[in-house]
Order: sequence, then structure tokens, then C-alpha cells
Amino acid sequence: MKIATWNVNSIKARLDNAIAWLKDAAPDIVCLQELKCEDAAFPTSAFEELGYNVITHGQKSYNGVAILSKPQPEDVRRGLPGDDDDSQARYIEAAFSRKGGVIRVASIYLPNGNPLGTEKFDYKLRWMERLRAHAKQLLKLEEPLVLAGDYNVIPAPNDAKNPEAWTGDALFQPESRASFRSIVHLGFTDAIRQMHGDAPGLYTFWDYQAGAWQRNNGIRIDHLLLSPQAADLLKDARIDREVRTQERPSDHVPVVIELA
DNA sequence: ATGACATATGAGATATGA
Repeated sequence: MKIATWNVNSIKARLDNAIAWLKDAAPDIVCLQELKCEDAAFPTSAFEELGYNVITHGQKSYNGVAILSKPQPEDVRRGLPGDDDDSQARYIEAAFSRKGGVIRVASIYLPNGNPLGTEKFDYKLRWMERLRAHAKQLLKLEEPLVLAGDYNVIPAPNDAKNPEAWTGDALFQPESRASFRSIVHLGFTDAIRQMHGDAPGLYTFWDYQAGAWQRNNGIRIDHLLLSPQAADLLKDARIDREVRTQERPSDHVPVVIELA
């Protein structure tokens, strides 16, 4: 079973790219982020024609998350618990039946948090604490669980071509990295790190500006965190970096895992 | 270099992203 995460940076602007990639990669479940459209404007039928079920949690202009899946979604949750006043569409979760039981998958668009010293960075850290609390509850189910998405966190210096360039950025703050580790330390496995160790150059995002792609000036911020039951099924994890060579690409590329 | 690029909104310039 192939499960992927991809920040598309507008699903309407990226529809042709997404369809081409789905036909080529043939994932079973795909977590999308930064839809930048409301649910009614999501191009649902285009994906249904490829055999996918579609669930979305969108909003106008910004944010927005979705899950495309060959299996039927069940037990759908829209929005991250812990703050009824949070109206930003950054979390959707569903369970899927598979041989021998259920697998639960979440699509996550974690707040960017820039610039430092503002409400935006506070919101990022509060959102991460809510994610940690919810993840802790989900682990009690003792199911295969995949928390996939754009975490907007560079976990370690090895996850950036030029880590020194990110020292003043919310994505690489000690608080952001510590919060990410506190979630991992609940018992999750970082799929790319598990399969590739400390291999350098494994990036998922390259800025549009200043020839970042051509210089491979990237960062690894899109992650799939696996519960112990999911980690036991892990066969492969890869970054589809060739997607960045598409015409009018997203600034992120898909990350794909294969589970037994 | 409070920039570069890209996208949404809306119809020019601003907000947001990472």
C-alpha cells in the first residue's frame, strides 16, 4: 500500500500536475495540503475519474487539506481538536479498512510561523502542542497510523542544504524543532529518516526564488510519522523530486511510503 | 537587498508563503 503527502500550493493551479503524478505513481492514499480553495471549488470529479474517493477540509484563499484514497474513508475528522476558535483548515483525518484491520491517516498543514516575535509564531507552537495532544490520544488506539503532511519544521541541520541560512526562520527555531521531537518521541518513526539514515540532500521543498532548485538549495519539511504498528509495515520511503521539474511545479514535491 | 517567485483576490496592490 502506497501512501503519499504533497503540498500542492493551490490545487486549481496544480490540477494537471497532480493528475499526471497520480497516473504515474499510482498511490493508494494521498494527503494534500495548501489547496487554497473552498470545498465546493475543489476539483473532486477529476480525481473520482481516476478512481479516488475525495474528502476535503478547505477554506477560501489559504490553507486547506484533503485526502484522496482508493479505499473508502471512514470515521472522518475535520479540524484539529483543542481550540474551537481556530478557523484555519489545516487538519483532516480518516480511517481506511485494509486486510487484517484498519489504517488511520491524517493530512496535516502545520502553520509556517514566520515572522518570529509575532502571534504567528505563538500560533505555530500552540498548534504543535495541540497536535501532540491529539497524536497521543490516537496512539492509544494501537493502530497503524500515519501523520503525513507539511510540518513546516526542518528537524535537523542535515535537513537543509544551508542550515545557517535558516537560523532566523520559524521553520528552524529550537522551539519548533523541540516541539517536533516531542511529537516523534511519543513513539513515532520518521519514515524517510528510518529508510535513509543520515543521507544528505533529501529535500522536499525548494524556494521558487534565486535558483534554489538549480542549486539544490532545499529543505526537508514534509514528513510522514508512523505509529509503531505502521512502522512495522514500512517497506520503502522516497521523495519524488522529479516532480519539481514539471512545468509550473509546486515548490514542494510528493513524499511516498510503501507499507506491507 | 523588508528583494527575488508564485498564488489568490479582484481588477491594482497587497497578503501569504518558507
